[in-house]
Amino acid sequence: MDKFADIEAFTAVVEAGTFSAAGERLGIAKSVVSRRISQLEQRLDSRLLHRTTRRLSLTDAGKNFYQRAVQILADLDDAELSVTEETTDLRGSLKLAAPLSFGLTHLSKTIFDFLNEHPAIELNLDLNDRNINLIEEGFDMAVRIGILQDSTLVARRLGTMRQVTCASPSYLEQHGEPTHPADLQQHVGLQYSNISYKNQWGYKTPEGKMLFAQPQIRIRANNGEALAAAAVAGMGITKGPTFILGSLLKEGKLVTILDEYQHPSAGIYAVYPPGRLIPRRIKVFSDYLADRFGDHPYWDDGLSSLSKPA
Amino acid sequence: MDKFADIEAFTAVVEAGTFSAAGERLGIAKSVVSRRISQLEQRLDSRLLHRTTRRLSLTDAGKNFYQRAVQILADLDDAELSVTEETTDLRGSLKLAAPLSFGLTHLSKTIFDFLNEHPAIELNLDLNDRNINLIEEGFDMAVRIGILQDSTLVARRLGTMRQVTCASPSYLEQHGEPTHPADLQQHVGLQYSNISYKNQWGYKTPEGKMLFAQPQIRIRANNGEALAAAAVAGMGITKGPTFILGSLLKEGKLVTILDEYQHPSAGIYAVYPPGRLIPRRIKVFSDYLADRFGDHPYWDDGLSSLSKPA
DNA sequence: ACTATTTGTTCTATAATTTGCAACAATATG
DNA sequence: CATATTGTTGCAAATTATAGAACAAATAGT
Repeated sequence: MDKFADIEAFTAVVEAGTFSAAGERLGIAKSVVSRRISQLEQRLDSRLLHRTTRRLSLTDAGKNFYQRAVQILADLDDAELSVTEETTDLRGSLKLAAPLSFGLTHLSKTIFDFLNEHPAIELNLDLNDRNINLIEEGFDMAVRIGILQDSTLVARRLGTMRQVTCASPSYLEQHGEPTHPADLQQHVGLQYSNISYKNQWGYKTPEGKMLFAQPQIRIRANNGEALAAAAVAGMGITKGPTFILGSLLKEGKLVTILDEYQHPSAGIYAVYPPGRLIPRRIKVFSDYLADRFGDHPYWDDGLSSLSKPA
Repeated sequence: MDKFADIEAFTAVVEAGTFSAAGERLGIAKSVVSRRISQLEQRLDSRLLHRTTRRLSLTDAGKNFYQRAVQILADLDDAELSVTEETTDLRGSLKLAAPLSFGLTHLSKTIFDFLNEHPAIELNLDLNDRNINLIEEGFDMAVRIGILQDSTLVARRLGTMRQVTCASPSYLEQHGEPTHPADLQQHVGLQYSNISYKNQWGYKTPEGKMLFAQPQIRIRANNGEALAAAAVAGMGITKGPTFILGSLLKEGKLVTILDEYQHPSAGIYAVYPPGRLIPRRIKVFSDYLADRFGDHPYWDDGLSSLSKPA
């Protein structure tokens, strides 16, 4: 039983005029409003509201209590605000690890915007594709993309990374366009080497069946931009994230294939060291990233051929 | 999540100096204290307490919040107190129904004491042995003695009514003393006529077996005092409540028999109309009765031969 | 005057949250 | 160096809160 919740219900009823309206205002059921008022009256051993003729009116005790209650709730808001305002001017260091490709492009742009809005933040950005130990290496936070391993790290989802399969128009003119994932076996694949599973490209049929294609891998790289450049150069077919390939698609340098097959998507996550309160500047920053990215990130805008996530 | 509980935990920690001491002070586990503090810090997005080197100290934010929190909690106490104090001077009417015998003796004495302590209460006392309809007849409360029927009435137990079987010394000298309930068949019984079950006097053996005696009823009355007077006059044996017979036993005018057999006891109850908040003056009054009566009421004091309740 | 709608209350099944104990690492004390 | 106490956290159990439904009562609309 929360005294403040009861009081808040009471003042909301007085201000709204009815239990029903107070419930809507507070986002709770009117039965909960009724119960909280009754609890308050029981604890005070006094009737605060007359509920006669389908109208409410305050008793004398209710008038007395209402005036005091309003002040108490205002004081509580002030107390909370005064504490959180103490830290609105974010300051301090932000030691962040992120994947290279994502970090160099979308993340860094977003970080720079953030730093412009918070001049007292000092950034220490480590772009690498390793699964670093946050605690041992003293990071405040890392951005991870993919399917998270079970770990003690605290994770917060920032957005969705979608994938496409694509090649340059010239490659497709020269080698033909695969229309089924099995066709990829006869094509050159450009493989991202930092992915732990073997070079099988997973797809889901419109009927929901999982398929695995095995293109002939001629180029492996641990850098998505490098693979994208290879694809633009007509070196083969690549399957990769829209946050790298999206702009090239929009520019017509690459075109998507196998659009009717679902490409499994993955999450973009912030991960934090466990067991401790997340500092406000870290929390504000990850909120900022989540707002900027989300499940429909801006780099996916305009990609009408985007396959649905698995 | 209970804001009030969190803030209360925080101020307790500051005042007690440790989480453990605060837990003891609040009557909760230290793990609950720890969790509530963490919740508060999470909601305020700010560390309030340093927990370093096994000592606590307030952060600047914590100092700020503590001062405000203490004031808020004090204001809340004042607000609640000001409402309950408005009704400490009890006033208004008290319409009460009660059984005749109990009402004329113990209850009325207690009521008079109560009225002396609360001069603004006006009593409307209806002593009768009917099972009246509280709602229809506009009673605030009734006192009922016995085994309550299932009903919509709200009941509150005030105490225990114990029974004894007794007769005058002169009766026993003249007719002999029954030593087993079956012996009552050869004796004159004085029967209370307001009891719904037939004139069978129930007893429980020390082994827990239930027995029913059927004395020869020569006098029936719906008034316990009348039956007591008849017993004192040597007219027969009576089985009745100690709140009537206790004083006569202590004065030696009556003596108990069949003490080793358990006499079923019953409750003394306050009953209220259902479905509404019990007015404070009614609640204070029934508290007063419960304090005065209880499971070992004063009229049972000094009755060493009192049989144990069934 | 009758019907429909909305009110506040209360019961109940379900969901959510809280709680306390135990285990643990860390630190202070004897 | 051993012991005691601290605050934290996981987890099973207990407790509480919640929302929806049903109801009686009152108001508004026809």
